[in-house]
Amino acid sequence: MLDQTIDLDRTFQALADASRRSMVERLTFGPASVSELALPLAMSLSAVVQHVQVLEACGVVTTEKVGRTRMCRIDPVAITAAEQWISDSRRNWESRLDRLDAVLSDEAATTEEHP
Amino acid sequence: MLDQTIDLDRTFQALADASRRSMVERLTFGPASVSELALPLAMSLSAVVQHVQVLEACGVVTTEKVGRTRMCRIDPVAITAAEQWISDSRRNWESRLDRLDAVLSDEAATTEEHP
DNA sequence: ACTTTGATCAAGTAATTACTTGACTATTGG
DNA sequence: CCAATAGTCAAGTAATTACTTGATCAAAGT
Repeated sequence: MLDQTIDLDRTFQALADASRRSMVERLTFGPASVSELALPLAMSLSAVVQHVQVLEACGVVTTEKVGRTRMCRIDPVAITAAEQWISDSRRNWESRLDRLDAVLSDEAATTEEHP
Repeated sequence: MLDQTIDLDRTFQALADASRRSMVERLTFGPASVSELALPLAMSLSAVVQHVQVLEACGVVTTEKVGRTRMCRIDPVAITAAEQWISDSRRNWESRLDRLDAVLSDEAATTEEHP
């Protein structure tokens, strides 16, 4: 539970940056090297490496060094946990709104019975 | 697109904090005042107000002042956008993995034909 | 009227984040 | 071998974050 909380912190934090999200989007189409990820971004390679490290630290991507290049690919686990947290929350609030709807239409029906 | 990017930044950033996520979880069960949200948290009311402001700034919650209390409730829009971004990404990487599977089983079949 | 209660505002601070530059190391292609 | 490529490391910096305390204020309860 503690670790999971920390990982959600780190995962949402990782996704809270447009550059990192663009890297994730790129990686959904297949593995890429760090410099391939850097291509569309207006920042130093060093900065991109640091972003990759953030994504790796929270488990959103894994990397592997092949020769002098570091290949990056998506790891679904962490990002799925984040998605889960949101959809669990949604389930709660939607069921609550459903109950609220039920109460309201019930009241409406009762009111119609005694206008 | 620009605004949406900024909002995703802010929304993920807002969710990247365990205290704020606990407030959101609480709010999925129904509206609550700022001090109700503060109850389980070991921090000053002032800090809680600031967290509420963060959640409000990204659109995850809306608030309304009633007398001297401020009632907070969830607004599904922003949080749904975040969920969407993740599920869109997932769709890409899953369809890619499906294609990869197809290629691999095709190769296996071909190899079996010529062992 | 007077005191709580619930919230707000301003200012300050320690820690973290998102970069930068510059020096350096390993791989690879000619 | 040597030069270009791909990445790594260390250090520095400006901006942001997550709080704190203390003063203030308005709405309620007694």
